[in-house]
Amino acid sequence: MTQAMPLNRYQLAEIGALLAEPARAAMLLALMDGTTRPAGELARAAGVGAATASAHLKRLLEGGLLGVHAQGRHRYYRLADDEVAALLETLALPRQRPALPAPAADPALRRARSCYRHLAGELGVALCGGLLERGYLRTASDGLRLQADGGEALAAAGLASSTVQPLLALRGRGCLDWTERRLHVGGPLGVALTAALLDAGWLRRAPRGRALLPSGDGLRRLAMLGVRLDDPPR
Amino acid sequence: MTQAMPLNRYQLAEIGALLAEPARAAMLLALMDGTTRPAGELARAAGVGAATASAHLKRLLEGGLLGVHAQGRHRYYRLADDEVAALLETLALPRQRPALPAPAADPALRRARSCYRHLAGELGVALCGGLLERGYLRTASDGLRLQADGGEALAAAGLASSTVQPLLALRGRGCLDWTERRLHVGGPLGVALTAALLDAGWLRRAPRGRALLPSGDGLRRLAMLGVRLDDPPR
DNA sequence: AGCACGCTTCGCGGCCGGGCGAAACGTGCC
DNA sequence: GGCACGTTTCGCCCGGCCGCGAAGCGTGCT
Repeated sequence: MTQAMPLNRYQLAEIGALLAEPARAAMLLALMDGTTRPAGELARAAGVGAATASAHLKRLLEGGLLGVHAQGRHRYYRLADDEVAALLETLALPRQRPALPAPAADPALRRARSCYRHLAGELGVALCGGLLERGYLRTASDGLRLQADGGEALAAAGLASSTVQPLLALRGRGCLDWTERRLHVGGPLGVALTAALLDAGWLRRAPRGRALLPSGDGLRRLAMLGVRLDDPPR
Repeated sequence: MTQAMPLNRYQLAEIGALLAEPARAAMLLALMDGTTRPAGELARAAGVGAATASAHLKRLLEGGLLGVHAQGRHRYYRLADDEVAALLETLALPRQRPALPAPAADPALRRARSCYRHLAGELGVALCGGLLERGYLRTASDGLRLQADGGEALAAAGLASSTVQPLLALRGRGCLDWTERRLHVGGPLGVALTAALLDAGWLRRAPRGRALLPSGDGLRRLAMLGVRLDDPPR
């Protein structure tokens, strides 16, 4: 049904509900080492009666988290598959996750990249911060708006006024950058702004991947706007 | 409290409970793109009233899944950190997970390890497969049984007959190996068999962890039993 | 100041679901 | 067959919490 699509709210809630009961959580944790255990043992592990345990196991079974294997008068339960095991592992060991598949192992990616069609990374954060600091960009009730003097500054820095003009009508919204943990500009404004920078040659796309490479000229012009990177580009 | 320790049942259930409500799940999903959204917008996204949404947001906040940022009369909510984002990503995209953070990053662990006191890993799978292929091990109605000629073969390969004899009376059961996705021998038979291999020096325990290290001699003797690893030990 | 608006807090009704004991079902053992 | 045992099903009670409307609080606009 849903092969690679993100789960909807009900499916996500369904998973959560299965984990939400300490008794069920205890059962799953007891099975996390890959063992296969009879219902009674899981009942003891969970600290509940046999009847209660049976109901929980039924739910976990129907929820697809467990598998069963009847043998004699025992019913041996196990985690359904390694996908479930992996899921629990990520949930149960939340602290020792390194940083997830290296969000910014690549320095170029860390510096600047596209995030859903707008600029992210250190440069994205610096752009947002610089524009806000000078008042070129302001948070309105309906989102981020580029101010008139901001438009003039962009034009003065060398962007064609035909490019700058439409930006004034667009709204942006703050988009949190995972590697930077600081806001950068997203939303329609962010998209258009990035497109403008690319168009002007201040940035160009890396041949592969999402990295965006600032040109020396682009950096100088951005500096005119108050955009400064915390550490110099290497 | 629990820095790198696995979560206990209550902590796991707590996380689950936070996800268990469709309204909360919808809010989290709405924030999964890294955006920052005011409470009202999240209420609309979740399809609940402002009061209900506020209660949910409070719970998510206290649960550590969200962060807030007051601005004017709006309160902008966002995912608490990239750890939460990674967590939701694993939960919400369960099908396209590559292979999980390498359940057997350690080659030794991948090759052979103990799984609830019996042998698992490639070697465990190969042992089970080899014995089954030669008919030394058969699936009876009550589980896996070592056949008489299997016992002889073990003895011929160098196990003391006093060690082999008790094995004939024990039953094993198939135990799914996460890294291999193939059956290996568990149950009392699996436990005793592994103990025998350790006792004979064909295997030894790694100083730390659950890895089991086969000796060269042990591998040769296992090969006599039809046990072969798919790729040679490095 | 006054109003509008976003959000939170409070109080209430309703329902889902966990817990248990008792009973039923099925299997292994003597 | 009869008993013991593991497990499931049934019926019941009760606590937690989801949902809402109404009221309270704080901020922005004019």
